[in-house]
Amino acid sequence: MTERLTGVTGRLSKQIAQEILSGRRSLGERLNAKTISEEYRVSRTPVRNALMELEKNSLVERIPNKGFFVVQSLPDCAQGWMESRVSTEIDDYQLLANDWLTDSIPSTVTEQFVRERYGWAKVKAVSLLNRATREGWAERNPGYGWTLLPVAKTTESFSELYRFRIAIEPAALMEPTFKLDRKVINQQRDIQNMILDSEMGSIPDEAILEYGASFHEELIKLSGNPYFLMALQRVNKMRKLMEYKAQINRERLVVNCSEHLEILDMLEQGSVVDASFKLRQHLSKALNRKADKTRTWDETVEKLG
Amino acid sequence: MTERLTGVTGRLSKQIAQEILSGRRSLGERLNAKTISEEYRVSRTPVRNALMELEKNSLVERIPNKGFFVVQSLPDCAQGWMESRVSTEIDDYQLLANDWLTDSIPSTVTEQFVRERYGWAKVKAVSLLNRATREGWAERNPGYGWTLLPVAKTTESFSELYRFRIAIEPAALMEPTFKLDRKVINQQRDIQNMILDSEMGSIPDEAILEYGASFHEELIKLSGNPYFLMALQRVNKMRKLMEYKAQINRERLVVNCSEHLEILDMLEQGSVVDASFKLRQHLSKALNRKADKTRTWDETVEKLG
DNA sequence: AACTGTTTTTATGTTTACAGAAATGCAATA
DNA sequence: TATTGCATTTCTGTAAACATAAAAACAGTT
Repeated sequence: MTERLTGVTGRLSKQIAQEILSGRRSLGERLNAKTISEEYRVSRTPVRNALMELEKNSLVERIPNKGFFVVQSLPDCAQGWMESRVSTEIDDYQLLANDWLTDSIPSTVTEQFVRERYGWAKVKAVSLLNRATREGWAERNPGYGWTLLPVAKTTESFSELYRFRIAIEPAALMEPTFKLDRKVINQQRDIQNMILDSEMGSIPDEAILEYGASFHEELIKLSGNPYFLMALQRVNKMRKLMEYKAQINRERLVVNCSEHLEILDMLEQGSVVDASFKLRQHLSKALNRKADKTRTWDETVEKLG
Repeated sequence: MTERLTGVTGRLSKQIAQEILSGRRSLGERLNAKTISEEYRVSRTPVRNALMELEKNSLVERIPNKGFFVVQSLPDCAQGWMESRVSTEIDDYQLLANDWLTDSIPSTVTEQFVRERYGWAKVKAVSLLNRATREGWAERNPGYGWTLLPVAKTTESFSELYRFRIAIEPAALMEPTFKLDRKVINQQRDIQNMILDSEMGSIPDEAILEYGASFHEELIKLSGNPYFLMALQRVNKMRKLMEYKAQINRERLVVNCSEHLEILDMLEQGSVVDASFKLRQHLSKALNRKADKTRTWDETVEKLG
């Protein structure tokens, strides 16, 4: 199979496939190339290539001079094909991050070292180390080499991160530039309800994490202050790194979503102060559960290392 | 003159020169290569090269098999030479940042565009755009090109940044992991007193900004929570960008330093809560002066554009 | 023993060329 | 007229080779 795993085309084919499989694109629906290209802020070329790729896998069909359409009935293998595709694609960044989190590489590395270890080209090594720097767990040494920071792997780190969130998230809601956007509120409410209504375990762990992160990011966006958002996005990236292998507590999930819904209600009723307070409580709870959670995480690390 | 402006050697020669000219290294003092190399976390090679460079400019002298020493009397031209050197060295990053702040380049640029405009090699263009991304004012587009964010140039941006600082800095002092370090307190007190004692205008604007930033960063370090520090460092980078051309209010400087000293005293006496409150007040004042300040800044931009 | 001076090794920055991907323009079609 | 399909242009990723810089090892000096 000639799959493109990197670049815009590869990402698009994966995303569109997910949209189809999750039902966000209905069966038989027309797929307008220009619309999609604008949605993803790219040109039509990679969109068309992605669709042609999906055609090979019988997710879409093509009618000459009319364009692409979602197939009338999904092939049986589709879901499995998608999953295998996602799971095999542990990308290079995760490779490096995992090795660091499991102490498989030393805390100071040279560009050369990672190139040899992973067989990466020069530019690739540099750009991945740069990404790690952007996301806060690496930094360049004055001369040669890079230092990998213990920030995302210690037990304390988890609670430190949550304490930081407690400082910024409730404060963001109290910003003078705060502006309620009912569309955002409703959208988030729908998501939370969807999670509550779903079968236990039907939503993959990664998606749960993603929904959680986006809930908090959308909320902080309402503050109208980009610095709060940027700070949260950054720590969320580190959080994803930390929680990558951690198990999600499915029982907590119900309480979690309910609290999210409560906060949304308060905001909609204009009780911003209450919402801010509730948000603080909500985050504090997660912090207090930390002890158990990080123990599990430590065991996970132990197991892997 | 064969000057190295980039790389470790170049940075070192500049920094050591400043240390000598500012009196932090006394006349005739011995310059131990190994000690210096450890101080700057590099090997002896660039240190020796930097010192050999300074020898050419008569700031240090070399005695065979005994090493380098600060000269007994500084040459008259030294101060001027240093200044000219600093001012001519507007580095490439500043070039790009300035052009963006003065609207000399569009908000979406391609790598190619900046390469041609500044005559940069491919790698250089990429790494500078990456740096801009790290520092929060640029981001990669999904396909080709980069988007430059208006975050560091609007009038609102200034107050948004300060409101963010008000949210995190006082909170950091209240962290349970907060730990007083008298060495840091004393060091900062010395710096603030030094500024107060100095002749009006004897310290360059950039140094003033730098001292201010380091005061707040050292304080937030005491919290023991790296996430607070990382967030502050990041916004400080953007602040430096914004205030790069802004005039420093020399009269405010005295009040500013006094407030810094007050906060240090409170901390030393163990009144962390008071210090936290005072810090909030201190930042709020700066925020309220914003109106005047940003007007000046707007005029500056106008003038340059 | 600790430092300087020198040599050797290793790592990184820079340039170039080329292949491949994305953007763009244009003709054909519904 | 908006959209598709295709050709063309533009931009970017990758690899290799080389020059240069930093680190490390070693010999000589105080």
